[in-house]
Amino acid sequence: MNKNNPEAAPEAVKSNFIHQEIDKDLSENKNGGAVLTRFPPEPNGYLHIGHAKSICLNFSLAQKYGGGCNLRFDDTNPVKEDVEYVDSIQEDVKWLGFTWEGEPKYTSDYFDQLYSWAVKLIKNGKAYVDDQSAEVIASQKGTPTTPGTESPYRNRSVEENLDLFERMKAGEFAAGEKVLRAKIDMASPNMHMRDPLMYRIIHQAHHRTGDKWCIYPMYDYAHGQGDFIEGITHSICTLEFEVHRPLYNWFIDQIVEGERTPEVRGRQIEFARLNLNYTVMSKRKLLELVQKGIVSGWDDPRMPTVSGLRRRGYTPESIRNFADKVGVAKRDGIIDVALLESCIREDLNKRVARVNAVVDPLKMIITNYPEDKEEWVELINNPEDESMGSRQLPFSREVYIERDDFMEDAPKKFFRLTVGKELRLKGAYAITCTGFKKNEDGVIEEIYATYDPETKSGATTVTRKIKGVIHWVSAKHAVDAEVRMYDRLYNHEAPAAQKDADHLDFINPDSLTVIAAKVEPSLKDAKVLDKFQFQRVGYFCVDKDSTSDKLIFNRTVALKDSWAKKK
RNA sequence: UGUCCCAUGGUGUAAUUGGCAACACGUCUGGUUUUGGUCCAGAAGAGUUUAGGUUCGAGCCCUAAUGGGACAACCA
Repeated sequence: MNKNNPEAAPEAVKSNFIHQEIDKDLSENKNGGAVLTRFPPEPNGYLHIGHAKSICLNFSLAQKYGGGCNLRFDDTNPVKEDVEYVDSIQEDVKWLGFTWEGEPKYTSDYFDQLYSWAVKLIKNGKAYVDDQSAEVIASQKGTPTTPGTESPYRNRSVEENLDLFERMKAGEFAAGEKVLRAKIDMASPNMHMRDPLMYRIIHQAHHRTGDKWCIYPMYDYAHGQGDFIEGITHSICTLEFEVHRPLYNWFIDQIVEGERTPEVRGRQIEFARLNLNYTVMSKRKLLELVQKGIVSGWDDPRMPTVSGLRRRGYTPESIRNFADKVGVAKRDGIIDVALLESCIREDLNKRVARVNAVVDPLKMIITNYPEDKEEWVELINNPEDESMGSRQLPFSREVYIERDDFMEDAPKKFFRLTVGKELRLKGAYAITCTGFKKNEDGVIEEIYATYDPETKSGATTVTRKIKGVIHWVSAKHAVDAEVRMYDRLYNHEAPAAQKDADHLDFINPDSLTVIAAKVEPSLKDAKVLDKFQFQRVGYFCVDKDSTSDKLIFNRTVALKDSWAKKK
């Protein structure tokens, strides 16, 4: 039994091109047949559904090949990083159901090793200290179509470079005064090979190494080496790093130069990142939503973050299933959020209890039901799962029904209530609508009905077919609840991909609607994150803002509604 | 006037590695149902961007074109 993904184990994980690459490596007996992957977030933000895809990929690769997956924080830039993020990332990965190998790793753990390898490069004439400003260095880079020019400091002596680099480390220089660069090829058609920076000076405390360092390695000089140190065999990353691959290999070539052949030498493989329509996925834009107060925080239920989805009511299983269904390829496309929604519906359908909750209450008075009578009726908790049993619900003369379950002028295909029509209050009696009352504004205030005592659910002797069934909640016993109805955050399919517009131009003003609902009394003791199907309405879960005095539910996703389409 | 990557129904991914293009989501029928949900049965929808080539045979291999994307942070 693999420790990852313990329960659900879709052994038939869809095959993808990475499997084929790994199969090939294995058939050539590379790395002694080992497979070790890693998930390497920078702790500078919260994880989102795109990271979840990568997490599922890396861990499922480890599972498939009997290997492992490390969690490594790529913490090479103290100005952007924070422990708040390392904590949330660990929480999210665990919540998704995965267990990384050993302790979490940190690139900062390798700073000493990285430094000594840098010294090796200098000694081998493969790195030099450059005194030029960022602007000058940038201008010398050339463009993708024109070669760059060499820095005047490129041919400093090894001794001078060694001395300068040590003094950089000792803190003798201000930020920006000096950098360490790899000496490769300023005319390379690949911009990343034009003497890339290895180290820059940053006088800022690091969340783990404190003030020990004032020089920090760049991504390109740190990532592959981190992989090398950990023995990562397959370094899976997204497409934009494709052009970094030659550099990834070059640096490892330099550090193994003159050493004995390493047992494990990993390789970078790139896949297309996840894109979802009607949402943005970049940390920068997500941060913008948070900072501008467009959402309530990183875990706002409208956010595509793992914490947002969790709060919204998504389950780890549904997200893993989603990650499996979107597949892995090198073509970048846009996934329809409908797929994500179908995954959570599929999961919740079979596991959560049905309850009666009226989201837009309209009072109905059953005029022939005795004023002070109440009785209990029984309802099945989940028709998909008999073992979930049933529960008792109070019934009385006045009940709330859904406002849109009544129509004054109903079309022929309307299966719900209109004057003169009979239907069933689910689990209780058949009722017939006898009339309604409007206020001065023409808004229906309450409706009237009579019930047929012979039609009580379970005990009925009546055999006539009653087409419509609606949910309800006894007015006297109803519990008030705030319900937060969520819609897509953006009203444009690709909010981040518009030339002349900012993603904020496409914010859906109606992405959150707060309503006052009437829910059945059994819900009074619901705990945060408890999940339900509000019968005929959708899937809901208790929000973290909920208290015993004030119940708050989030709508995770609506039920499919083929009636809404017909209208 | 560069280098690299990509191209299969509406969307996403497959195709036993050169052998009748499949699955999921979505859409549409019909049935079941005390949820217009679920479930069940079925349907429509691509001949694989284009042009050449290799081959008995090409979605798959080769060449080119076209279209899309990545690359010029002291970010990752």
